[in-house]
Amino acid sequence: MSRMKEKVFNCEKELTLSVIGGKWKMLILWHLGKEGTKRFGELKSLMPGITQRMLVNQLRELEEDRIVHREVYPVVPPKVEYSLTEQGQTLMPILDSMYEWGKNYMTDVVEEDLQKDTAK
Amino acid sequence: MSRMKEKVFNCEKELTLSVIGGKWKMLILWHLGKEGTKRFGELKSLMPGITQRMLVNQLRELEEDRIVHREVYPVVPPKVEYSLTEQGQTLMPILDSMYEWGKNYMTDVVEEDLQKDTAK
DNA sequence: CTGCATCCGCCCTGATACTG
DNA sequence: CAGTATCAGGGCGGATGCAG
Repeated sequence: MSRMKEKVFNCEKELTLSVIGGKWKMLILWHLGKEGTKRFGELKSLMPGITQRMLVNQLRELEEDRIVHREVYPVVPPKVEYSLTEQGQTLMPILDSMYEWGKNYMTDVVEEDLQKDTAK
Repeated sequence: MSRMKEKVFNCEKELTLSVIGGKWKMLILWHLGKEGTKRFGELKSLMPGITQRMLVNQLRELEEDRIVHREVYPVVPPKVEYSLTEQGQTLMPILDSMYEWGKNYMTDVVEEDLQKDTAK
């Protein structure tokens, strides 16, 4: 929680946002929530465009916030698996809502833009 | 939508996040959604700590995203009222969920921290 | 395979002053 | 009252190289 300590929240919603608001966090949570436990490399290949640095970084913060569990297998080569904690599971309904809202919003916006184009 | 145009979204959830993710946007939407139409000055006094620059900025983006409606009354002194659009109304359930989650998360975290303290 | 360290650029945000 | 203009700072995120 250390990174939370310095922050000032005007509302509990902002706490929620600070947990899921990282650039790649929702995508990570989505994969772990919908498809279950994943290895580091799997997550990386599931998210084209993310750098190793960011993947590690986002996972560490989610772990620190007790949203994601990190299981290290002491083998060679290294094997690390990530999964949602119970806390993390409770976020899924919110992500679902955001997914649905975004989908509807996109179609609505597209429709309005089309109307503007045909009006020309 | 112009500020959206350049962005790349891996998922519709990220579109949703880009709409509500501004530093003060959730708080603005909360006030407008729960308490109805507000004047610029009212919003400002409801959010101690926000600067005029940021309030204007966040409201403009919400307006551009068709989440907030801006009504200007041509009087002296100026009077401008802000309210949620229908699109904006549909965000409220999500904000409610985030509020509830954040509240529960906070108490859970506090409990765990207390356990750690008593364990010392 | 999984991760850390370093450097760096850019955008978001804050502070302040000014205006119709 | 409700903005706009300008300048400056900080932190997030990207690229790269190294390590266990």
